[in-house]
Amino acid sequence: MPATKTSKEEILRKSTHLIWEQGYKHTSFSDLSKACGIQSAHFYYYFKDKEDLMTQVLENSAELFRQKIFSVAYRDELPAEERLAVIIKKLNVFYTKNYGGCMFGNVVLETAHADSPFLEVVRELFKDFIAALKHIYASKMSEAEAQSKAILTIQQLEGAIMMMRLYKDRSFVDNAWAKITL
Amino acid sequence: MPATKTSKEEILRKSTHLIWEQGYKHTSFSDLSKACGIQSAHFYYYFKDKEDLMTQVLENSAELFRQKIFSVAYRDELPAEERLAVIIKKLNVFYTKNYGGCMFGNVVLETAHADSPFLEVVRELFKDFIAALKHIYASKMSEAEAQSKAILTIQQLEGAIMMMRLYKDRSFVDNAWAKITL
DNA sequence: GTCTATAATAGGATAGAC
DNA sequence: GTCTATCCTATTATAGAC
Repeated sequence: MPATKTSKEEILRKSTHLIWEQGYKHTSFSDLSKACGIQSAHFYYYFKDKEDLMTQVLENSAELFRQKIFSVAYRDELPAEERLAVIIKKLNVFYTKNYGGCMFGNVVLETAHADSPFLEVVRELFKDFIAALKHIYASKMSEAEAQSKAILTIQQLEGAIMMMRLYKDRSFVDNAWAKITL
Repeated sequence: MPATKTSKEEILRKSTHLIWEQGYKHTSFSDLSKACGIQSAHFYYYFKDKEDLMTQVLENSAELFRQKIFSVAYRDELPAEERLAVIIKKLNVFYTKNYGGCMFGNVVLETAHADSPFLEVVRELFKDFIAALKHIYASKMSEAEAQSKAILTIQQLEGAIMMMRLYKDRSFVDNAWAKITL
């Protein structure tokens, strides 16, 4: 049994959930402490400051995306169409749930004007996202075309998420995916 | 000659510029007062509160987009290709200048989780943006196809702007436009 | 490892002199 | 119409008891 009432993993999990919903700046320690059931001050036991917490939230989510979603792209025993379909389905769970959108995209638009310490983590995440889609597309077209198509796919998805959030309507994301064919 | 040292128009213009760069929440009255050359308290002479200022910034920019950019779509004496090219060129001035991106998209991702009073203004803006592109596309395809293509174009653009901001590289936007053909 | 208390600051907003 | 002074609140962060 654990020696602690609340584990760091539990705090990170619940914080991640809230930040996906509300964004970084808008989520205060007051919000987080309610969601996690601990005192605001207790965050400083596990994390240096809010920036440190957010960095770990981002790295955690990025690792989850790599292991649970992007990895599907490399299961070469499955047909490319099926791999793409599985990835779309899994992404939609994160992106269209309660209209919170994409935390990675959100943090870019929230902090890109400053020298945000988060951008490097997000760049790595999108690099791996692009590589995964490229690997699938490359079975049907040249490497260069696959690379270009992968980037356009992600841009279309991120734009559709923005429209979904603006109009509170998931069909923007559905229609965007419908246009992405192999 | 004006009776005032600083006009409301001047304050709105400079505030708009800073908010395009930094976003709504991240721009404080302290920032704005420096940029406008007036005391923080003086904003309350012209505006009820920060939300009121932001609403006028958004409405101002939206009106500018309508008059200077979207209107080009309806100059039916020009070929469709040329109208589209002019619109792209004008949009790029706003979107790729100093990597600040699209204020309208930014404010959606910044505030969509709450019941933001700004979303309605942005919805109207994007409605007119879609209508303008649809009008151009409709000269080459059905109304339904033109509507769908207009939405996809805007989503691609907004996604490309996000990538541009993430990697500080305008080629994402250039490449996105290159794929948008009539 | 968790709590209370509290510091320190920043940001939004108001009052009132001139 | 512009300024100084000030208030209020939210938020990040620290100190220290238990």
